[in-house]
Amino acid sequence: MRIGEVAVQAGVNIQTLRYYERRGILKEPKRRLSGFREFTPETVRVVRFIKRAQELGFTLHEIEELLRLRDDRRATCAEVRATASDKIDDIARKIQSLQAMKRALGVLVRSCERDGSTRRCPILEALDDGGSNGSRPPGAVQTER
Amino acid sequence: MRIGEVAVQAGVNIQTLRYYERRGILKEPKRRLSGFREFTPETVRVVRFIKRAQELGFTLHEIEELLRLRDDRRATCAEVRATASDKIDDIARKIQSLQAMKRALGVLVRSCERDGSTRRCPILEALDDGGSNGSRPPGAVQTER
DNA sequence: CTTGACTCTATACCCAGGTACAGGACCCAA
DNA sequence: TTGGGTCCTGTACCTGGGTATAGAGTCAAG
Repeated sequence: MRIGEVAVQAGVNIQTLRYYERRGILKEPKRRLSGFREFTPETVRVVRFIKRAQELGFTLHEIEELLRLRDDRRATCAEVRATASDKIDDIARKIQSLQAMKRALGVLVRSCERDGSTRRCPILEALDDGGSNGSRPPGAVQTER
Repeated sequence: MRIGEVAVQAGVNIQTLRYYERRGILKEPKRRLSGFREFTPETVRVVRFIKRAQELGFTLHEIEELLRLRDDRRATCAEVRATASDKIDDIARKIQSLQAMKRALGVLVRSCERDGSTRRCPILEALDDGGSNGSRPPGAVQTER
């Protein structure tokens, strides 16, 4: 497949594919003698994966790591397992937070159905450490000047 | 509370708080006669919520919408309910995708434990429309020039 | 009543993740 | 053999979400 077809099928634009290649998140495809890139359909799946993962709050860097897991079976298995396990924990935490958020919205909808107004806000309540880490990212704080 | 304390407790820096205010995602706080902002502890919760939601892939714009839900009980209840329901669906899809991803990584780890190598990659497989929308965002495709 | 920590506004800058030309080459059906 | 559609590299630009700096005012402990 040429780049245009990949772009259409994956729902991104051509420059994005070239950008991913430059960043190293897509590996360099074969080239025709003309210089045109020749992709396999696999690329479409990978790109869709990337887009999906981004919607879930993963950065391109993290996604690269995730994708690298599948090829690095040549590398140390223990390492792959460690990385994968970390990601699993990370994902589990995200799921927890989303579930808390979903419950909160559910409460909101239902309270609204019942009496048209509620005294307290379930949205914030559900997210007061609603299953997520609760730790502050280090270095994020900084006294002004 | 003054802005510095809010920043420390919420784990963000001062400029970020002022930035949120400018964007309208935090409502303008009371001011002392000196001009200093005077926040309530509520702000800390809100900011933590924002940070949490961002990690889950929500944009500031979407987060603003979520937060607006809690104050708009003065507005039409039906509208609030509709928006909330949409968000719930959205969140449910995210949870689905994350679960698929988590399963995939679990498979990877286990296959690695068993025999050190597997023939097929569970990562991509789990995400071939693994519970997420599968629809392409409109307007994302574009023929070059 | 000073001095060091804090805050104010305004403006400029930064990084991630793209997106858009420009200028030139390729492809292929008519 | 040509012309409309693709593709190439290179470089510049854009948006979202912050961060940093300058220059000036505020607060309170000593």
